[in-house]
Amino acid sequence: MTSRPASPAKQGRGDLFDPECPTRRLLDRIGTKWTSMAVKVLAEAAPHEVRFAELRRRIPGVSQKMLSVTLHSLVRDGLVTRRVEPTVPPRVHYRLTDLGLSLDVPLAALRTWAEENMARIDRANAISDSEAG
Amino acid sequence: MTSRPASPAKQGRGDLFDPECPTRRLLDRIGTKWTSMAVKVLAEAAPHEVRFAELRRRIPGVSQKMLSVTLHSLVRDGLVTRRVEPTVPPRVHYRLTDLGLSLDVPLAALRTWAEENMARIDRANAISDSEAG
DNA sequence: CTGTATCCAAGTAGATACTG
DNA sequence: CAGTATCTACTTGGATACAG
Repeated sequence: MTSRPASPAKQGRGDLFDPECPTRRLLDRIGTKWTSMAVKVLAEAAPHEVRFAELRRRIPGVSQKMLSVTLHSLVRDGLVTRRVEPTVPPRVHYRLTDLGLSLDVPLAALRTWAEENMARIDRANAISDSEAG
Repeated sequence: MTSRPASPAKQGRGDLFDPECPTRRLLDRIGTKWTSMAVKVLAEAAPHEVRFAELRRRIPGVSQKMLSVTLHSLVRDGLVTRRVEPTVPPRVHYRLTDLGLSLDVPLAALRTWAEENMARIDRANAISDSEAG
């Protein structure tokens, strides 16, 4: 998702028949490391804008580069707006678009499921690991 | 997600404070290339089982190796059951667990959103690309 | 039929240094 | 402050060959 060179349809081989299912393509976007966090933070702040530095603070562990790359991808996808205050130094504000907000609905459902059930997945893994020794 | 060696908490650096948000960890799983397709096919078949070869047919483009890896990850996570018929050659049947079925609910919402809105994301990308030249 | 093992190409993200 | 460039390590996944 982060790289421009990669065209919408991958170069695999049997690409002729594959319309690249929309879900897969969506997951290629929100599945990248920091995207879901960024959307979550922006959704919680909506309808207010959030500055780059503030986003960085609210997403523990994200690097300057990856936050920048992540946000610009979201902007390109029309999920986020970017507004630059032409001051020195500049201040850049981000906000979810209506499309971005609508995406946050199913994403929030996924977050809820994750919070309620990841512990079960962890337990299942622990059991498998102990069984396989 | 597919590799065992990687421990739950990455080796980044600031891993001490980070409880690895459940959503991120869930997306690490369902975000891999074939997982969402496999869950979808299994959910559509539920409560019936689906054989390995049948799954392979219904997931265009998946390789033997990746389908195997994907399914075994889902089994380890407790989202799918695996039943082997001890015949020669063996037949292996897969089915979503209750946990897997419950995951398919928010996932189906995401699929619906993707089907309804990916075209807008594509348009936004087209506009950005033409603007940036 | 259903895997597993190996090897390899491509993608993803981190550290670091530098710019307007 | 916000962002870009480079360089590198790690991860993902595909091709192929082989096994129970």
